[in-house]
Amino acid sequence: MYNPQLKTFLCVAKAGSFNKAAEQLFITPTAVIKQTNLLESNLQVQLFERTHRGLKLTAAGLSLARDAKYIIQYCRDSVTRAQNAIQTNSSVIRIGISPITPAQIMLEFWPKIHAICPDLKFQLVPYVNTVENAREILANLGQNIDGPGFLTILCLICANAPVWKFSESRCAVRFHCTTPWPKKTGSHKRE
Amino acid sequence: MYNPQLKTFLCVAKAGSFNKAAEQLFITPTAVIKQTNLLESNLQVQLFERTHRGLKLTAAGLSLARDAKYIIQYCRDSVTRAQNAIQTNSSVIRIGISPITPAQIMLEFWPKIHAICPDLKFQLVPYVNTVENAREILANLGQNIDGPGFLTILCLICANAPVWKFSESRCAVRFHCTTPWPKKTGSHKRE
DNA sequence: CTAGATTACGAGCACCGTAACAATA
DNA sequence: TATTGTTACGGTGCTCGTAATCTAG
Repeated sequence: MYNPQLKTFLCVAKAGSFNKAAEQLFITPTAVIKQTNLLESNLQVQLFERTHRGLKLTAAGLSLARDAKYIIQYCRDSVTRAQNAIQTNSSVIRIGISPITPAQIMLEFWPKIHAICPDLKFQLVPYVNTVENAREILANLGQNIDGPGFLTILCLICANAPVWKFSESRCAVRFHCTTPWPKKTGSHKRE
Repeated sequence: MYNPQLKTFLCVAKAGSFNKAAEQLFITPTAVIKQTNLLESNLQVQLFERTHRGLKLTAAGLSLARDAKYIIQYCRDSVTRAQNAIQTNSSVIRIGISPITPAQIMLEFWPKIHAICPDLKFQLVPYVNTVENAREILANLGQNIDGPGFLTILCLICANAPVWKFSESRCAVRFHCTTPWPKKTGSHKRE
């Protein structure tokens, strides 16, 4: 998905040396240097200050390093989202997981949920979930994931309902059911 | 920066045909098909439903198309940010521009600003500025840009001060000066 | 002398294009 | 028949690795 030069660049930036980065990447220092030089010439920007005793990121390199991390993670998650998109419209709840919304508590509640609805299946979709892009995630809810981990769980337990779409409207949070409930246990307002 | 297969994929998705996309990309249909097949096999996902009368995006393809647009734009902006990062710490105000915060109003106020401070220079840094990632932009303010277009202008006009860093703190917005004022016109609290 | 960066040269492979074929309206 | 998708084959160009060179501590 993403340019492999980016990963090499990040590794070099972290290692502070072409040789050390090459060792970690299981390629030769020659390849690392060439990739870095090519990236710099393509971008027309100097990313490192070279010395015979290692490297130092320039301001441009620092800027790109920040962006590269985000890009790589976003690309990886995009692949997972695409792979999981196939199973839409089935009795599958797609739960967004991230360091902030871990899947750990899933395990605790899983037996209870399974007892209520044995046919129900879950999909864990990794997500870049930070405070900054939380609103973006909520805005796109229902497209790639049905809800961040803990919210989905809470919704399942409290409302005894399957899948809900969260949509932010001013200060309030409204709930909309988006997928059919395998076992109908009550009546819910749907859209 | 990004995998060229992504751009090809987007073009195919938009054109709805390998042949039409090939025409627009100035390459042969063979190359387009091979790139698409390679992307699908790498991602292990079927992106198109092939017919002899054109193509149709699958759910996975639709998901990837959304993400690919964002990735490509983000990659392009990352390059510009890296190129502009060199000029940090000078008397340059980096103004983030986007469809939401256009540079148009710049032109109106420029004569007044120039009269106050002729040495001051501006840099227009493109940004993916949507409602969803607005908080991310504000959180990273001062790293790549000093402020979204109109906010920077307002700050310049109203406070008669050069560059300010906006930081969101709960409901209030605080201001911090980040770069030196070429002509000192008053005393400001600095950090 | 050691550690790291850099360059020259050769080999392997990925990608593209040409050509031919298949299938549908 | 025209349009589109698909496959086989051959060539070009990119990228990697080996080896040698350069430089500072």
